[in-house]
Amino acid sequence: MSTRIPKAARPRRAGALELRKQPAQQRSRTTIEDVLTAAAQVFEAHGYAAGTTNRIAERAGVSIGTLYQYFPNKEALAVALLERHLADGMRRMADWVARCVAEPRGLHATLHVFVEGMLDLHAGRPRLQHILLEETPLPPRLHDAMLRAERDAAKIVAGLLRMQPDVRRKNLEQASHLAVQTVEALTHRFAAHPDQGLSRRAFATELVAMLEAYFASDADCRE
Amino acid sequence: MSTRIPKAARPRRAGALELRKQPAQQRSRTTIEDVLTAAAQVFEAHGYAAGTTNRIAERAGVSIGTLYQYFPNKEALAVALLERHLADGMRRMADWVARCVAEPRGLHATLHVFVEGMLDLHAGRPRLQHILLEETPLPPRLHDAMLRAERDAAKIVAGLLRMQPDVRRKNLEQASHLAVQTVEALTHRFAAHPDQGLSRRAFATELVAMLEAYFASDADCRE
Amino acid sequence: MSTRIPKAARPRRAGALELRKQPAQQRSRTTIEDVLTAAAQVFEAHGYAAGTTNRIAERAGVSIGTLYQYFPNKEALAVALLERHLADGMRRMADWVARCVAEPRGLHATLHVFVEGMLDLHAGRPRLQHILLEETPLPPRLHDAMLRAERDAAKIVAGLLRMQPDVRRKNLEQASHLAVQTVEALTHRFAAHPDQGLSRRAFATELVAMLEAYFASDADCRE
Amino acid sequence: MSTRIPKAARPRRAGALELRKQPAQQRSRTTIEDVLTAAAQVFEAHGYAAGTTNRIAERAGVSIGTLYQYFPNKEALAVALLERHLADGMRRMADWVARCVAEPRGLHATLHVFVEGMLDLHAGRPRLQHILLEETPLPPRLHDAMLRAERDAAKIVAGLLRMQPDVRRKNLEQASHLAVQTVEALTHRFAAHPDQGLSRRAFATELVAMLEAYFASDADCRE
DNA sequence: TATGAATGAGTCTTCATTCAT
DNA sequence: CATGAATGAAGACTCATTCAT
Repeated sequence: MSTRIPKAARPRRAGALELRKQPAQQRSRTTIEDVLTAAAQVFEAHGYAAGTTNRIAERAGVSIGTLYQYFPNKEALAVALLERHLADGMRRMADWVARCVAEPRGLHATLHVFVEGMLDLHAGRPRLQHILLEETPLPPRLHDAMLRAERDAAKIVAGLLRMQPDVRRKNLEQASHLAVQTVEALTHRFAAHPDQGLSRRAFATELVAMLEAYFASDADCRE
Repeated sequence: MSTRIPKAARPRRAGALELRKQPAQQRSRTTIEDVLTAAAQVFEAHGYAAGTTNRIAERAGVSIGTLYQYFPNKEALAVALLERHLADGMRRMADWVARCVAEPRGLHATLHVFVEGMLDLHAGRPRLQHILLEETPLPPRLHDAMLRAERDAAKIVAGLLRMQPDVRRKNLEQASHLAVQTVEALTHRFAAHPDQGLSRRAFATELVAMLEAYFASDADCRE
Repeated sequence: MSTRIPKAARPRRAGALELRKQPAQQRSRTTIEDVLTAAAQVFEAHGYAAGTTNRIAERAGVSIGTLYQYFPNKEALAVALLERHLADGMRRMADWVARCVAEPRGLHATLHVFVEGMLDLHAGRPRLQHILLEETPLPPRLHDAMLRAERDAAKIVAGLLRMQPDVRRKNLEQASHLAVQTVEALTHRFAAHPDQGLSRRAFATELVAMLEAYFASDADCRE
Repeated sequence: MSTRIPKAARPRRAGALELRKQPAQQRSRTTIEDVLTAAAQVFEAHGYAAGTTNRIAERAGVSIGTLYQYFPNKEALAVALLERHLADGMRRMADWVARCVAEPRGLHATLHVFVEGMLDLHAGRPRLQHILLEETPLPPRLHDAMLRAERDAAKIVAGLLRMQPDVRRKNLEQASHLAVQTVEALTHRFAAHPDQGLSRRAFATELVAMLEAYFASDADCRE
């Protein structure tokens, strides 16, 4: 167990977090895909620490040596998996933007589509996301990338909402950031513990209501 | 001679998750406290997995044997730490209720006090809370206790808000549950990554605004 | 990160008492053999409890990891060793039967050959056998196997003796069982403490005499 | 676990195997008795290795410190227990001799009484005897004492049998030694595994028959 | 390139024994 | 004398990673 802490002492091979090579061979592509799929399954089933690389290799139907041919260490597997998730999220974001621009709608509908998209994004493998995000010691690079993605998303949301007439909130960028984080966080929670006696539909409705009320109200914070 | 009774067969020592004994001696109390403090520091610094019991004992200035005299296993340390956090949260909740009842205020102020309380609660050791909550394999008992606490909190919030005249939202209990989760989640996030260019003050203000708008708006969800 | 799956919960790895794999590679066969030889030596020298797996690995000239590649736990080493002994005993038994059938002899000679075979069987590593049999917590499977082997042996002995004309004892099966146990027990004792001022030859002679007298006398137990 | 091998390195206090003192106080006598009783129970229930001194002290209702006041180490407990067993056996032997001399009987009855006595001796706590004898690393002194006792017993048996008219065996001393060992060994086995579908009565009868036949036959070993 | 046997540092945990009170 | 908290050496076992074939 114990995740073999990266041991700063042990000389870290350069570029430890990158794929070792990108051999364009088909076999390789397939292999990488197989390994990643296996890693997802194994991490989801056992958690990050208990998800041993040997088990992953076995499940992928390759030898442990082959696994290490493409991934320099265990962490790299998690990173690759998370990067895909990130990319997926950004694609969805782009879709959302496109849809919003193509067929403009009111604030409510706009938020609704956004929330549903996020729910879909996390619906897939909530436990895996959780494990990757919380149990895994991620390199700062990844962490930063996630924060940046969130910030970018906030900016996009702000831009889109700015065009809505019933948005009265000031400092839209800040508000959007809070909104994005809220959706992220609640969406994760919901995906992880859906047992709370709250249907997905009801959850989405309620969340949209909160965001809508937030953006529609003005910000003269009497404090 | 060991005979090493096969792990699986050996009956899980009774009360594995409790302190072993509660010897009322002074030295003991101090020792337990020292160990717990050390555990908090070590977990915070290295994470749960890498926070080895030996390191904890060393940091606490006691032998590993002493540590195991009071805690039957590593998990028990995390559980003890988390139980304290839980108790602390409930105490704060009670304080908040008392304050709200003693000197009633408007919706805005009420929410503000609540959010500030939560922020304080998590301000202490955000990373530790995170590690305990996410990286640690908690026994179901603890997990359930946390969910129950959240549900209870939601009920209390609902009860308190029901008395506010400007609350127009229907299904207050459900809404409160969402609100509690939102505050929990965002508050954790903020405590964990305060680097977002958002002062604590601003963050609290914004969050209060969102909740206020949510509760003050009515729920006829045009969907 | 370890997450250290709580021992008790972790499913006893399948086939805990079997070799992990039987990779047919040459190196492996040698390695297994080396480990087993080392285990025999170490157990014999230190006893089961004090015979640590690390010591065994060291003596075998392999790393502790390699040892555990082939044997899931310490017990498995003892079991493997004992199974060999059992198999050896059964082979000898078969040889004895073959010899008895091939060139029939009188009662005395028959018993003599039997006793000598048993003495040979235990002559090898008496202390090891003793340790394996008495100090080691064997799985029920093995224990049962040994009892069954003893019972089988008794049956075979009974069958063989039934053909001897000078055998007058009734209830031959019961008597054979007692005889087998006697030989087993005394043979162990003699092998373990040969210092009793009794040569092996004398011991065998005496034991044969006892058994011969027993079988040759009739059983009308005046009690 | 692991019996903390006596560690030759650790400076062994002189007289490690004796009681520390023999304070004639009543309290002490009772305490010693309690501890020994507890030790017997704990060893019987858990085996020697798993029978921890702390558990013994707890069961005896004294502190671990007190236990060590009277017994210098764990081994001393086993030794004390075994010495009692030995003394008990010698007492029985003496009784047997007395009975044999007081009211002389034939060979069969004499042997019968002997065997029954041995069975009684081991009937008490067969598992405990087994544990003490086999699982416990005994000091040579004890081991020698046991061998000596056996040799003495053999001599006594020889002396007694010499007076029986139907004893025709030569070298009575040697034969007696074998007989004593046989009874010892089989009696142990029977006490340990009485499940063999052989009543105690039948077992005793059979064993007596074997011994009787042995002693009654003459020894001109045609080999 | 693929393989998989081998590695060994590192983990949790136990328990005989001591010694200050 | 009794106590029991403290000690810490030692053991079984895991798993990320390497490297010879």
